[in-house]
Amino acid sequence: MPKVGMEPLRRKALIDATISAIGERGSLDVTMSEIAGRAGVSSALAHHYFGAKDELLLATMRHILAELTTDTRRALHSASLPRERVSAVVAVNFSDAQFQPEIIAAWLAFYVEAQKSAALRRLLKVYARRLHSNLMSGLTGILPRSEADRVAEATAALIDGLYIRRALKDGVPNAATAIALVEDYLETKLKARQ
Amino acid sequence: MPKVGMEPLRRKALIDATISAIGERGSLDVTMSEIAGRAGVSSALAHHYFGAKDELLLATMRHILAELTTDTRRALHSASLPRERVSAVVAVNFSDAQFQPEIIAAWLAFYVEAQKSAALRRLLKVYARRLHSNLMSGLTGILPRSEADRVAEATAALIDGLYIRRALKDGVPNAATAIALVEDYLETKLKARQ
DNA sequence: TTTTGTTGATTGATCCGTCAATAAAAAATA
DNA sequence: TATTTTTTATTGACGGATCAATCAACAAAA
Repeated sequence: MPKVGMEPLRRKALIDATISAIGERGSLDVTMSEIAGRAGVSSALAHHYFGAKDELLLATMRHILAELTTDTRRALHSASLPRERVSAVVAVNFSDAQFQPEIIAAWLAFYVEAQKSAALRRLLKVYARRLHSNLMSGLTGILPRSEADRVAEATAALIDGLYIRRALKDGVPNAATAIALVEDYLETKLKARQ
Repeated sequence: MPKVGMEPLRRKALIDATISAIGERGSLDVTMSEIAGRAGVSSALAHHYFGAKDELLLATMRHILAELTTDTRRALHSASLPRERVSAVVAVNFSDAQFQPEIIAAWLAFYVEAQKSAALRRLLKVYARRLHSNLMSGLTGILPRSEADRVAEATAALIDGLYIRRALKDGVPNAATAIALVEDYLETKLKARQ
């Protein structure tokens, strides 16, 4: 069976399996065997390609972050007006690709794990900073810097909060409602300004 | 050594030890031995009083929720005006007793665990509903019901989001800043109304 | 023959939950 | 009051299960 050039395929399969396993369990408490099984390989192979379990989890988080980054970049690319840029950033976070039960569960679980893992913590800080600066890229065209800063902070917190409440299957029932809540906040905040 | 009437003391000590252990580890991945050790007893005794680990964790969450409930009740008691009631509810969530690293870490960890445990999920839904209705107890005196509903939803999400960002030690540096953000949202939202 | 892919079996560690044993206090009995 | 018995408090030791990580071995491609 061994065909050459399997490595990238296996890595991808294992990362996808990790996401779906985390999504189903709702936490990082998934075994290497469980993940490997979902990917259709033995647990020994998972270790072969990723070393320790930590590194597979880290690679998985990196993958999720990378997807979010490319999606955001694309969305910002086709938004020129400041106000549009803010909405674009918000929309990406609640897009079909991001606002999925699996991905939401993974985010939440990784937030907790970040308490233990310095590497994961660093990764999540990068995300937080990037989200902030993406929001600012629009907001600074509308508000004075200090106020834009606070609105960006609140918007980011709002997005995180909506993710949590979605994970609990309480509160916001769908993406559209979540977006409406954030947009409503932004709208009142910007109108009050002028 | 055995003195009679130890049960309530041991229960309390074990729950406190659980909170501090979770706070330090940053997750529910704490062993019964670790918890028992912190409480100054053997792990066998922890099992004696609480049965399985799940039940100790559940009792701990119940304890945290109960504290929040009494604090909120007290705060609402001395607030008569609708607007004051809203602020009182917000303030409690960021009070010294609640907005502590240990408690915040516990909340976050329990949110994740709720994905697995139906009992925990039920408990957190009770909290979510209660927070919503407490906010509504003030908001309905200011806004029409449907709009009050949405503001309450957004406020709750904002609070949760600020908790997360605090757990990551990123974003909001302290309680005062967090309160200011929420109050700013409420203020603009209520001013826009009129 | 070297590299790449793959796994079954195993090891070692961790940890939950149980149980028998011990000891002191309280209650019951003589 | 003196004793036995029961209840409450407590632990060390252990069984059993789970799992991460390793390794030797095998197979196919280069």
